[in-house]
Amino acid sequence: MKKYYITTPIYYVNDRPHIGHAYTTILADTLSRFRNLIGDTSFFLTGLDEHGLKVQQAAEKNGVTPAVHCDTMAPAFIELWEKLNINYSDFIRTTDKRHTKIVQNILNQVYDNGDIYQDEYEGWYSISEERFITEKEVESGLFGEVKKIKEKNYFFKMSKYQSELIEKIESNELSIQPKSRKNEVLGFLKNDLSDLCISRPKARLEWGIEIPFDKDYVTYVWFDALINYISAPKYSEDNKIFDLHWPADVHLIGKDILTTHSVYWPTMLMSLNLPLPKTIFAHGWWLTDDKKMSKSLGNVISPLMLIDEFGVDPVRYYLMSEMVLGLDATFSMDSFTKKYNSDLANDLGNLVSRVCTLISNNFDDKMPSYNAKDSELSERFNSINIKEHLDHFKIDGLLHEVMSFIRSVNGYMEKNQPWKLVKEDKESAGNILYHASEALRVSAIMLSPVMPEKSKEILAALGAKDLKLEWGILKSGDKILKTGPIFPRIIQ
RNA sequence: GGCGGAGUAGCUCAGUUGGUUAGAGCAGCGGAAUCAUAAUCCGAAGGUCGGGAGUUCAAAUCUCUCCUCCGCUACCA
Repeated sequence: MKKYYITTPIYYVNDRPHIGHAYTTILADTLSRFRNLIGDTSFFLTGLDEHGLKVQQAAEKNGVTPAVHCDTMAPAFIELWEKLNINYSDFIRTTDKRHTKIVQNILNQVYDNGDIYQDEYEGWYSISEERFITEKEVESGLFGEVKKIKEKNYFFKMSKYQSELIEKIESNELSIQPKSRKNEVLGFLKNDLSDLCISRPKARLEWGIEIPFDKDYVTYVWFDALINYISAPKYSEDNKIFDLHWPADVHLIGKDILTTHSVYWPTMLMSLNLPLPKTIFAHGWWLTDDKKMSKSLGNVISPLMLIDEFGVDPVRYYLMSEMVLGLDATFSMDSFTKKYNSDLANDLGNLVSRVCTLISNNFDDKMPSYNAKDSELSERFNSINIKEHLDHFKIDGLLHEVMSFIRSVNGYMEKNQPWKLVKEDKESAGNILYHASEALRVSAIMLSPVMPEKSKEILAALGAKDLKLEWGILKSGDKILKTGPIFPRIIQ
């Protein structure tokens, strides 16, 4: 069995969860379930990033301590993941003791390696923003009271690893996808890399992990957060578990945090002398088509709002099949409805109904037997290469192929007309219905990573108990379970 | 300004190393069927592949140039 370690970013709790968080997490969940489906053992990590200035500020605004703020935000994420049927293997919070301890271990280790040094930084500091700003920002005059501050801080020797990093990215030892993102990072790395300031004086920021060798400082939030990918599998605490998981097969990220993941994180790992993640995949954004939406509904709708009305699975299906690779996609009620009706209601749902009804009416609710194990459908099914699509992160392509297979089953029905054939040659009609049912069974299984619950309903309707992705598994004579429409049409 | 990506049918997108009449889904049009969620199936139509120039027997695919959109990055006397 092959291990597959997949992560989402840990989400920053200064804001409530939104479609961006949900999309990444559904994508990770889908990939994870697909990996399990093809025989890998997936370990899927997600969690929360809870330190740093913005969390401290958000807490102050609400009049609570940062710890309380985090504890009230965490359930919002966890509940959404439950609602979205996210099957994560571990959920880490950067305030977990298991995490903070390891971050401190690592700081000590990097410090002992000589990759951390103290230096004095002098720059313009905005009182209202509570951060250093650039010369240009000072000139803009938009940052209120500014003063020049001289501050001692700890720096990580990121620059030391620049050329090694470039080499690893170019050789795809660290694969950054899609390719445009790889180019972007390499472009960024053409300029000299500076060292990374990884501390904040407690005098201006308390909410963080204390630097173990200087109690006047806390750890910069990104340095802290990125470590979650190895603290969850117990780096420096349990070698056996750690070696089983690391390196990660893929870090799934949004395109906004490309640099932190493709530059900061790999150099940190190099300093620890650890292998780099195999792949960093940056996906695009969901844009909303405001014009259309404000016209028809008077407000902007998020795909998340559709869940209560249409169920989680159709929304998951829509999100997974409509976004291409690493590109942005536009969400609209109209495109959702079209996708739902044509793919799920008309092609798939209706096919389940027609097959089940024919079996019910002509074969006494029992799965007919076949007189030939193979058919054009089995051949077509065998040509679908799930792993190939997964390896290239082409979930949309895979779903299109499965849908195309399902459409071909409708064609198969039309060509063979079992509803007529049954009157002359019941055995042959049974054979046709068996193959159509088997096609639906494997289709439901192939769709199960995207639509776990709806797939179960389809399998139940067919009376399928065995979930093997092979042809000819349905047992003749087993009872089918005819139900109402699994995907009722959306009437506009 | 530099680097990178995108511009293909009304819409969303495929088009591998240049090679037969440029593909799919959806929408639209015409027909068939009536087992099924007024679902399905078949057929035709629809594109000067952003504009222009070039290389080649042959270019959506390579080169140059221009236009539009997006991303990253830098910045100015």
